[in-house]
Amino acid sequence: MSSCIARVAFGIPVETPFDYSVPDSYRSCVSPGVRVLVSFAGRKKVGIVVSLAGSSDFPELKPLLAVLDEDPSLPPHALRLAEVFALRFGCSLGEALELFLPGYWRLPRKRLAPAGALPALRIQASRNVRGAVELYFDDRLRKCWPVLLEKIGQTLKSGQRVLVLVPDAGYLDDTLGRLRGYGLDPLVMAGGTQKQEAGRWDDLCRGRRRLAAGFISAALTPVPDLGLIVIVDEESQSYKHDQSPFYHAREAVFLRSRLEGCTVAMVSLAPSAEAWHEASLPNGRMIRFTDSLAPARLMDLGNFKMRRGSVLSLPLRITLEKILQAKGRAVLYIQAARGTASVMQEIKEAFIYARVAGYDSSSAQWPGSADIVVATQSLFRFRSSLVFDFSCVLDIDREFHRLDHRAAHAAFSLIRYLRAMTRTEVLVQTRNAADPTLQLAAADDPLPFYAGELEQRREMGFPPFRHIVALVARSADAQLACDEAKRLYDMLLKDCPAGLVLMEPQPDRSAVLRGKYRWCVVIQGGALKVLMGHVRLVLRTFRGKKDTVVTVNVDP
DNA sequence: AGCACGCCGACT
DNA sequence: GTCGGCGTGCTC
Repeated sequence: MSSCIARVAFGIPVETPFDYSVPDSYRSCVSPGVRVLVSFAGRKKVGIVVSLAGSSDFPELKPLLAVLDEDPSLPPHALRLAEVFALRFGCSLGEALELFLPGYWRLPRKRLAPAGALPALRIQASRNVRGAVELYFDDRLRKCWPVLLEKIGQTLKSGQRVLVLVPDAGYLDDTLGRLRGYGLDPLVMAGGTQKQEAGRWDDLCRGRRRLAAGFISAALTPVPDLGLIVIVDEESQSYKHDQSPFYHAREAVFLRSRLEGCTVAMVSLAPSAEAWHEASLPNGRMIRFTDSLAPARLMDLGNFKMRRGSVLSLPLRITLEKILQAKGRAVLYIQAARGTASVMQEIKEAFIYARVAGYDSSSAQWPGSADIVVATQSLFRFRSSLVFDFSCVLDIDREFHRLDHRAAHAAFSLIRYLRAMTRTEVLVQTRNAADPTLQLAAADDPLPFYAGELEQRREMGFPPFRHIVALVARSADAQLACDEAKRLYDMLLKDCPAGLVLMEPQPDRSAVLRGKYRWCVVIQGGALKVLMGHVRLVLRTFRGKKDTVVTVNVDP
């Protein structure tokens, strides 16, 4: 008589699942994807069954304490997907599996199957057919919608399900309005309690609803028979999870398309190089919608004598005078790190009769009555609704001070965003007006930017061609964070497989955050399996000293 | 991750 | 003598 053993994964950074014996009374209801309650390291813990086995290498097994699901919370394809996610995003299988569960079901709550007749849970087995990846490159993000809505409608008509992802609340209403205007009734995967959130997941996963719209986490809803995922504003940073596991909704959706065969439709007015590249592969397609964008004028600050710390060049002053005379509205873009206060002060002194206001991440609402608004990145919350008569990037050069491989795209997209939100002209103040990225961002044809950017990425070994992994050591002690990063670096260097490139420890982009000092070790390589294999091997033996924690971020 | 165990220095 | 910080290893 063979014993029955459940292999259980937990949301902890430990690779291998743990074996538990299955009491006879549970045999009929334990299957992969089912949540179970077990005793783990002397405490009760919720885990997910990943497989069943007849024997175990461990002599003494603890029994499952309870089976929490009458029906598996996760469909079989979620397990396959989690394996791929774990490798792609540098986390354990259990951590990846937890991503597919709403928070409510991560706690030991008993989940009963719906009363009465069970709705047939026809979970489409992985078709293992790479789905199409389409890029809707639309200068103003409006012409593409009729085509997209048509596509969504047809997918639903064919009986398949559709997810629509938006980066933030600013875009949700706009998108919901478009879907409803087309006669669709999307399930809104945002807000409410954890219990309500779980209810929505159920509605979607059990087929009670077929169309849903939500944020980054909605990209991981284990919907059966998924036909289409739409990602609005694909290049938005909001699609990158801001804590471990650092998954990216766009990349997650690429993997889903490969495993589940669903189509991915990305919508953007300044696509990421990653999206562009994916759309140019054999299964990809680019659909271009040209629209009128305000012209951008590069203005070389080197040609003007300006007071130290001043942002107001003569051409800017003259243009603002004109805009104010015509009762127009202007926005002045500034890097958040610089702060709006000193800039506002200078503008107020220069234009004493104008209503000058600031807008940044701490502002409650947009200063609608102001003539001139000094604003940070946060202004793009309103990119689908606000229009200015004139806008100016006060200091674009700061966008390039970032060391990462996305700096050029950041500057390029910033200018294109403002061009889409402006009526007359975008003025770009720079000390490097000859910079090719700026020239291309100001040009009418955006295509050459992508050709050049991808060429550079390929040469430098950056994504999407090769992966990079950032290992960040953080500690309350500055010296310790640095020392630990160095120690990690030395360990990675030892027995480093050929083809991997290791970079010396450097302070992380956000060097100090919430009282923690951060040092970063970057490792670059071609095949993700080789790269992650080495990283995992080293991390298995590396222990951060004291309160030092190391996190893995693939393609940060 | 979270926790117990065991080592060493500090202090009633 | 024992209290507590910190490194180490384990969890089925």
